Amino acid sequence: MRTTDLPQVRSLELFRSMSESNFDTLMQAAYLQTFPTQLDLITEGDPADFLYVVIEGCVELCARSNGRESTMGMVRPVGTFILAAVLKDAVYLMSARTCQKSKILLIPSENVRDAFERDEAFARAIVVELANCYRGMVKEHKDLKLRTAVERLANRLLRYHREQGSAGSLDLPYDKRTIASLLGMTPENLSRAFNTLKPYGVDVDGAKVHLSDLKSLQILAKPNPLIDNRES
Amino acid sequence: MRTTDLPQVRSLELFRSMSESNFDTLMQAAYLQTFPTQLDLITEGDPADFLYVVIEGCVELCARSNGRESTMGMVRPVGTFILAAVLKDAVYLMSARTCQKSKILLIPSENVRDAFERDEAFARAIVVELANCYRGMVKEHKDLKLRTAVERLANRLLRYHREQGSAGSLDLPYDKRTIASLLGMTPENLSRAFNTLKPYGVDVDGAKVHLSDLKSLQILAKPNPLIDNRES
DNA sequence: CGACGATTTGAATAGGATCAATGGGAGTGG
DNA sequence: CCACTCCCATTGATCCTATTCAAATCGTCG
Repeated sequence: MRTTDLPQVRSLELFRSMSESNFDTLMQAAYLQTFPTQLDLITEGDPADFLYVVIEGCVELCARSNGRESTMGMVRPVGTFILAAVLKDAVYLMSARTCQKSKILLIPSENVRDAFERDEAFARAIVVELANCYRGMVKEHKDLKLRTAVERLANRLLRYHREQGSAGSLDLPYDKRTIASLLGMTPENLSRAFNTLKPYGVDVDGAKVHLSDLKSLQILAKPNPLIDNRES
Repeated sequence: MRTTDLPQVRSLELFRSMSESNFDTLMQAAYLQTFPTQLDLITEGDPADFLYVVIEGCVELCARSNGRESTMGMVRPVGTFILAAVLKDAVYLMSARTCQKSKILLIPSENVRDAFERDEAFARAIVVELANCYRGMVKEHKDLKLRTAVERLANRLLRYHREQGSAGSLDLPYDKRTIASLLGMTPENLSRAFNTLKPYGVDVDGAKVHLSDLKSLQILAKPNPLIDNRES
């Protein structure tokens, strides 16, 4: 790994409180690589050889069964994926592919587990990250089980709006096809859901969405911090 | 806590490798209580005061939003719940209530976090437990996103059948109403799903289910170890 | 300009939910 | 022991949501 990248990695929440020597050992074993877009990084069912940390770009997590496929989540900087599989030394439950040119840190599983045992601060950071992943997944599951498609879309729009500064409009961060899959619906249905939201002040132009009647959209969406807030 | 219960707790995977003194400290702060059936233990949104460990009985995890409610999971001995909330010192994302008379260990959150920092073996056990919870939730989510209601039921029956010794029949472990909610459908729809499975050798009599044509049921269900196997 | 992929729209269908009514134990009290 | 009640489960009918298939449209890129 190039030494110029080290400070960037070191500053990540996950590694910040590690001891210097443990960090060095871990990084000696790690690779920092840039991948082109649409590249398959891992496949569900494969043994967890590496922990992945997204430094730049974006990665899509997806899952397949029967003939179907669904987007399980998106990972943006700075996020990890498949931490649980690495810690358990198990197989991946999800596949991952880049959806942009992405700079990604690969740390061999064994070294992650070593560092976990050796470095208490790292262990704590790992647990916080894992707990966040778990809670994120619980929220996704609640979203899907407790809401209709239109409600899921409305709440997702409100979330993107908030994350982008509540300026009355927002950019869809991914393809509509991807957003549809993320929200558990077909692209056709997403398109119709946008139409359903038009009377609530939702105007779509490509990836730009304008929200002209936040109040009525919120009444429809009934946002719930225990589902929609990423941080808590 | 009664000292007669201590060995039972000590033998749990989570506490087995803890140091004696750390275990004693933790247990000094803990309560072991027996609750009647249908008692609300925690409510989503409340701060995580305790880590819960189910020693005997059964606990249902559920979530609410808008007017809707859904069963998120069942916890049987020996399982924990809301570990992530405790470690993060955050609010619960799910509510919990007993669905049988249940013996439950309550450990104050603060003491869990203390023990986590002090005892390396405990930290490792916590991480394994948390990783298991995460992977279980991923599997639930895949199940819901990638399968129809009938497929979910078929696979769940195959799983119960396997867990109960593959003897050609199985007992439904919960009310049909609960199973329906767990599988993300209405009780009416569950009843119809059972009818749909009749041609595949599924015969239901109350809580007893007889599987007379495993082969064709498996062809329909297309079980996937990355969704259906609890252990891996 | 032309081709390709993504998105949208329309029509038909399927899957699941809701509402209403009925049947069937388990438990209670006479 | 039996009638009664209550709750769960089932069934039927209908409605609504979402998927599928097909076709049209839009944009982008070469």
